[in-house]
Amino acid sequence: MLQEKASAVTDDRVSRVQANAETDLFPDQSQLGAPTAPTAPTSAGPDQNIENIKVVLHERELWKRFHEAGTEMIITKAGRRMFPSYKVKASGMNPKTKYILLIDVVPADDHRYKFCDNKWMVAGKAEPAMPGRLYVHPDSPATGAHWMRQLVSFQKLKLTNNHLDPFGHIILNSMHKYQPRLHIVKADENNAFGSKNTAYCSHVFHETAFISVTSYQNHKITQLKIENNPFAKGFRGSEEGDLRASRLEGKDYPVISKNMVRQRIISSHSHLAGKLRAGVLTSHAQVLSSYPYDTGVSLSNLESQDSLSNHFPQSRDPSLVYHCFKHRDNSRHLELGCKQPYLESSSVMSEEHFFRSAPSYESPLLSRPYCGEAITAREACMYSGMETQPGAGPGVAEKDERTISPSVNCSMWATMQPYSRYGVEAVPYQPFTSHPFSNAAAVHSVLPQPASAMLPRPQTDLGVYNSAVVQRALPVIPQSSSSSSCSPVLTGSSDVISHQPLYHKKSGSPLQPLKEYSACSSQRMMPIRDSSHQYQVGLSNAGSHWTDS
DNA sequence: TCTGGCACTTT
DNA sequence: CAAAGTGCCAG
Repeated sequence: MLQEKASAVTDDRVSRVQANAETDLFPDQSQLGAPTAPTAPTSAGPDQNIENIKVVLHERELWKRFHEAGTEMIITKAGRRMFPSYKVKASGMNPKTKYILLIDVVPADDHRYKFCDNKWMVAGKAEPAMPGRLYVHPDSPATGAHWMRQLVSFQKLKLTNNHLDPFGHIILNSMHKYQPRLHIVKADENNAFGSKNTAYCSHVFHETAFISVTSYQNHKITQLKIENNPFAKGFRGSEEGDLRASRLEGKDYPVISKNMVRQRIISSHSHLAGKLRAGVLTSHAQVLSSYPYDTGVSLSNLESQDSLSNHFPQSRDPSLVYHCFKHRDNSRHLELGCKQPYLESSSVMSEEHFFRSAPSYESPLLSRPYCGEAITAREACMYSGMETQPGAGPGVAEKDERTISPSVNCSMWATMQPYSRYGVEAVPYQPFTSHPFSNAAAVHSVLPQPASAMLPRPQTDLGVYNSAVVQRALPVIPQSSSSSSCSPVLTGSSDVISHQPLYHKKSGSPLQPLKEYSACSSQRMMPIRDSSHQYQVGLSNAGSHWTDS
């Protein structure tokens, strides 16, 4: 509430999407400019196009502070909110058109991390991605006027490490790096979610990337959380004298807060230990690269880069691919919310398509998810769906790449493979064999039913769904700080679908997906909720793999 | 590493 | 007042 400074913000990064469509497929470029706005205001036309929607990250400065220190987000079995909260200011929407806003959190790369020597270091390959779930903003679907009227907050979104989470929270693996992505799906009558032409655009703010943890590793992050999160006020020392701490200890005199002390101790200790162990020390130099830099496009990146570098070693590759899809499916209508679950699944599945362009970008999301209920209820919903893959790549490579990206703007995800650059495509993407249906099923699940019935859903109601739906590709994240992509709708989809490649592949799990899906579907009938099961599977994705090494 | 309970705070 | 979000800490 208070915060907002939005106005000011604006300039920063706005991500805009560009094109849509079909045409685009490719061109990443077009998008490039995006992040910053300056560039292109392309068209003027009516802006109704989804590609003209601009989104500004709220409290970007705070996010940057965290990012520079190496953002960590706690994940718990019960689900933990993110802090800073993901809030955005949107503009450029058609006031009368209905849109669905949702967030998904995709692997930023395919590494597992460890915090050593007071730094984040790669500690192996990432575990298979979990089923991707989507968090649909509780107000969805709503008109452009509604979304633009005030800040759009995703503060109720929760992250969990419980792969069988029944509440619809976004499931993540601990000690892995992730990138939240915002997707805006046009949900008009003419373009209901389920329709083939569903158009959507995706926005990625790199400063919102984080490493999931079960307990904070970097005390700088702990302090930033305590200092800025109202709920952690109890741990704030009163500046000069930390009254609070003293109070806790039953002392009357001020003392430094416990956590501070503890952290200091730990950190110094770790440092030493680390050095000894490593022998090395490197300063930051180690890494560096990390994030990609984008071309100049985003500026933000720049910043990020550094920060990342320090804290997050790798990043993904630039190669990025983007995809655009379209999806169709979905079940829900907007209006209803889901009422129907129907799914057309089949259809649904099919719909997704996406393309990737080479250079380009992928698109994200997708589709499907929905929860009607949620909508209705207005709660948030989570869906699973996709999976994403890890993409990323190789951290290393990146460095160079920095340049990359221009494309960026578009959404990103996608794949990243580590190697991407190089042959990336090949690998990463494999077509999915699975078929769409699976998705469909998923979709179904999503539907309403789920309801709650089964699950307990504490919080919200949401439905969760997994769907594999989304298939998206992996995430890759582009470099720029913010990037946006649009999908146009596509047509033809079917084919596309197949492509989906995604991630799956390789690794071990390729198959699963399919199975899983089926499972999902079945489930759907039932109580959905459990999505949990589904989830896992579904995703397959795994992606990872890359060879990386 | 991860978990559950705790004290504290905001809502 | 109750519910819920936080980091801390012992296990």
